[in-house]
Amino acid sequence: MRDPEATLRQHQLPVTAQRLAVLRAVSRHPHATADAVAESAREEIGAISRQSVYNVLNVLTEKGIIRRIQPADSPARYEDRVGDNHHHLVCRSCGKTEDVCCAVGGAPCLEAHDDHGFKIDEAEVIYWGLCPACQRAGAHASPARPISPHHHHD
Amino acid sequence: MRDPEATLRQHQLPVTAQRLAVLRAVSRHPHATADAVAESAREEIGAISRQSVYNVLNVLTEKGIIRRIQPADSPARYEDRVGDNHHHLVCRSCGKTEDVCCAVGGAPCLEAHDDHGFKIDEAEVIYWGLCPACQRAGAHASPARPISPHHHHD
DNA sequence: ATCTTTTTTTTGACAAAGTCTAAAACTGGA
DNA sequence: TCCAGTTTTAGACTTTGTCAAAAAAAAGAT
Repeated sequence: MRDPEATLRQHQLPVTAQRLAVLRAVSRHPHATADAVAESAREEIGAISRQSVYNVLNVLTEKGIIRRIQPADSPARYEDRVGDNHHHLVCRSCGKTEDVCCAVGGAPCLEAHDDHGFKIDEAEVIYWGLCPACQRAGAHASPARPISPHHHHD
Repeated sequence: MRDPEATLRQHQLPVTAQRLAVLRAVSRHPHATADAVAESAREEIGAISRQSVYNVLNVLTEKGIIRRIQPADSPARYEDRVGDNHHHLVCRSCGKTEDVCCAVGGAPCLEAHDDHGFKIDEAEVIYWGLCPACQRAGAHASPARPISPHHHHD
């Protein structure tokens, strides 16, 4: 995030200490949860209410200043990398989240095979697996989402 | 679902009225929430506790007899179509969910551009949009997940 | 500056979706 | 029948988030 203050103004949002702190927290901690954002914002400005964190996260998301991602079995996470349509790689064991570029070569997945008449505006892709640390620690894929390893040539 | 009773036995699960009712409810109502499953199961056997519905849904999911999907801003949904790796199309306005085949031509999205060292076991794809009915009703895409319409040629 | 109006922030209650725990009810054998 | 192990149930609890009203802060008009 270049200039949080300018960004807020560009979107007609009065610059407040709370908004700045939340925006900077998201910037500093990509994929942080609302809770983690609150903690980080508190370190910066001393105090901020839980509701304000949600208020600010919601308004920033609505304005497209930040993006909300909601992987299964995790509270919502926020990132300030917006505008490109990247996807995510999530560790089943510890929740570690990485950005991944949109699939190579023209994003063929993004056109549904049969759209059932829906007007599609987004294709969300989440890759599930184990991060390097959890692999070393011998973690298992959570029983909540077992099997269905993907066969790339069916 | 061919034979719910046999399916349970094949997975070493004692056949109980509750398990049968839940399994049949999922079968009859693809993409139903736990709540909807409970309702449907109650119609069949008169009564079943909330906890039992969760118990059964969890054990069936662990055994791979049913599959759990957890779209953003929706409680978990369940389906008995397992084994193929199909994806989902979800209406932002009413939550209506449709199955879509894995993307055409070799599923290229399923290999992340950069796997960051993760051991990936699943690529989950959700297409977001408006179902035909909500389009006619003039529904708008939920403000919770604005923009980022996907550009197929960037 | 002062007063008024609107927007933000805070507080505390509430809601939805699930999990945890312990007790009760059921199994299926010896 | 009696016992040991599961299942089911009831109810409290947790997490993540929203709602609503009061308090505080900011913006505008005089």
